[in-house]
Amino acid sequence: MNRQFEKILVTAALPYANGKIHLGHLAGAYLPADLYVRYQRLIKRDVLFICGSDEHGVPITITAEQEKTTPQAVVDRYHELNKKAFEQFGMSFDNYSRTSLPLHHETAKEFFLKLFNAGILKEKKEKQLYDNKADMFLPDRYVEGTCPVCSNPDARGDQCEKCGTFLNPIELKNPRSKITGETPSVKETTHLYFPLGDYQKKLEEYISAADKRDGWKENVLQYCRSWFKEGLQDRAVTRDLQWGVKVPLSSFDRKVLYVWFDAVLGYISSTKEISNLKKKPDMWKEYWLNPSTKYVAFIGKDNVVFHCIVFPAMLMAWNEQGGDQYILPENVPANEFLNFEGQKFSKSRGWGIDVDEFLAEFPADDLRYTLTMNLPESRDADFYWKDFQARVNNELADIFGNFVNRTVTFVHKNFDGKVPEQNKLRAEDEQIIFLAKRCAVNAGEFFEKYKFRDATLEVMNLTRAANKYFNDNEPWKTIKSDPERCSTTLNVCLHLVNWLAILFEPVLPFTSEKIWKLLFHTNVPNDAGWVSVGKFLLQSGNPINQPEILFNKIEDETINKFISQLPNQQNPALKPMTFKPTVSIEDFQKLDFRIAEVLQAEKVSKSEKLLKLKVKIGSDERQVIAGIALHYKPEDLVGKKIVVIANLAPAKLMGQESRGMLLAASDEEGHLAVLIPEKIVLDGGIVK
RNA sequence: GGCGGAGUAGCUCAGUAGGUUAGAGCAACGGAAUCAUAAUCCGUGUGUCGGGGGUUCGACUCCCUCCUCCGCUACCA
Repeated sequence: MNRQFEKILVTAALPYANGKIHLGHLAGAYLPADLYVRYQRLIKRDVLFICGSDEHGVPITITAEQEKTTPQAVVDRYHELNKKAFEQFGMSFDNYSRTSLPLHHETAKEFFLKLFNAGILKEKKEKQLYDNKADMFLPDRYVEGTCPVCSNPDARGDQCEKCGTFLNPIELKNPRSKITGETPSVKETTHLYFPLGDYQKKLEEYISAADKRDGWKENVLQYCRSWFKEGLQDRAVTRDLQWGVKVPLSSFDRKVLYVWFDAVLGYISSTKEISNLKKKPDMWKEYWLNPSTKYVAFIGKDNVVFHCIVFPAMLMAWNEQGGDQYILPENVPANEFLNFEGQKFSKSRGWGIDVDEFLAEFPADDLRYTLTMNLPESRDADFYWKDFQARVNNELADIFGNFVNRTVTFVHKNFDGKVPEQNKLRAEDEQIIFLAKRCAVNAGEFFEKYKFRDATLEVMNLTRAANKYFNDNEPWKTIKSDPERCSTTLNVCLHLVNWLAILFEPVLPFTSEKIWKLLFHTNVPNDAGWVSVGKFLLQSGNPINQPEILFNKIEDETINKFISQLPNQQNPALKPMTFKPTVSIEDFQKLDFRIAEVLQAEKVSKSEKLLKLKVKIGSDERQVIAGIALHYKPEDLVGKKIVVIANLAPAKLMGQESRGMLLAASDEEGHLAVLIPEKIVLDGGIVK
């Protein structure tokens, strides 16, 4: 069933260097990966933990343009910020690389060339519109023009909304770029495609076999099934862009590898980098090319298709050519998403909190524990400030912190700060020792199965049992009545502290170190390892340090401050405003805005958002389709005076003709407010 | 509208080869203790397992249907 692997290779999704990481990222991929790796190190497995920044792709170039800087400057900034945030959070990567390094470019090119030379990649020629001013090929939706079928002047590049015809952007008459407004020219471009469909059967077999061996998560299998059900399609490997890994073919200059292709290879180049840094240039092969290495890829659910389907298919394609044989992920334990106070993290709405901001206020272990106990392992979960406070105060501080504190304080008050003698063990002593050993076994099994919440709960329950042991043995009484017994009790308690430091190390590495220093005057808990749980490592008579408070409680005031800072109507999140390109007054005057009275309104059948309105504009009556059904009931609008664009080209929506468009304001969350004149005006009136 | 996911205790969540009285943590209530960051430990749940129907000796678990929520998508303001 569970093969015995010599080595373990762990990767965590490469964060995109176009923004800061937030708590959702941690809960989705990074924390679980770190927990797994730290546990594996404690049981002395040979494990290598790889990550790095994903630094290519269009969004980064757009950020660079907006900030009037270069893509390199953008990725430099976020690479450093995220690397630092990860360190502060206690991520124990063996290497944190970046895909803009030459080493990565070489690796990606090598991979690409192998597939290309083997004839795996399919070449497809296509004509695309090219924006000379922006110096780029335009994606379908970035083009507008006149529909060749119905002459609608505002047809989109992919489809005319008036007549419903599916279009190729080059068929448009009078096309214009949505980016610069310029008239694009037609250029032929050639792209290479990876034939994912050819690998579908092998991929299904691979996933099914790996699932049988290592037990894949149900949600991950679900995502894969739905992809297989739809059938895998060819996927473009190349792209017309400047920023990225240049395609190493003379006929493909000015093109780069599509970011999905190069990003996953970043794991390999990051491993190569650490090999070079360690002066063991072939070390990476002991992991990637070694069939007795277990490869586990930690990701968030948005990445399932890349790690369960695309990346394995790429590796299969490589392996088919003979030579070096790469291993495939043995498991891809993707988590669902962590929401924040009941809503999705959203940068644009200012909803959520970034890791660096959080850690400026609270210790990393507080956050690690709270997130671990609330990981979205099988479905979306939520981060609540109140829950965070409760977990830190009631569990970390009261149960764990207090146990350490009461034990160490007692030893200092009654045993001169030296490890008390262990005398004859009684049944109750053996019992708690047994519980500790069993806890190590149970928690260990949970770690192996990627069930980190259960593993940590197990350890917290042992901590409860430790408190009970202290209570039941009443050392504050036996110190007078039976000092020998008291000595044994405290000896056991100190060892419990020691074992808890080991058991909690994956979750609370910083605290674990503090405890180790307290007991042994060094700070390397890993040396003892998981097997030391249940063993008596403390020498009687050895001095221990004075206790320090391990977990400070979080006051209501502190938490309320953060809660009140959440964006809302009174407290909107400000983000830099960006506007569309300037237009002339003549352009504006082409638009004919009019006051209209709503005579009738009804829902468009089979549509969620559309309302069919009959409106009166002076002597004119017409039908207008408006996408406001989620926010207005038909009866709310009847009789209201609204603003419409009267000379907009007619369009057909869900089979209904719409002549004109009503004006409504919307906010970031998509709430709509129909514009209504502030004073009574006659319908037909001009709006300017 | 289409596809997918979810709906279990006041809160956050576990719970699939269908099987004994449906679980954990927190909160709440009662009690014990006083070494400790007033911290600890023990005890306490009449939960329509979203509603309804079906299969079965037996359904939280399988099938059908309906309701609600979330995501993607379509329609787009």
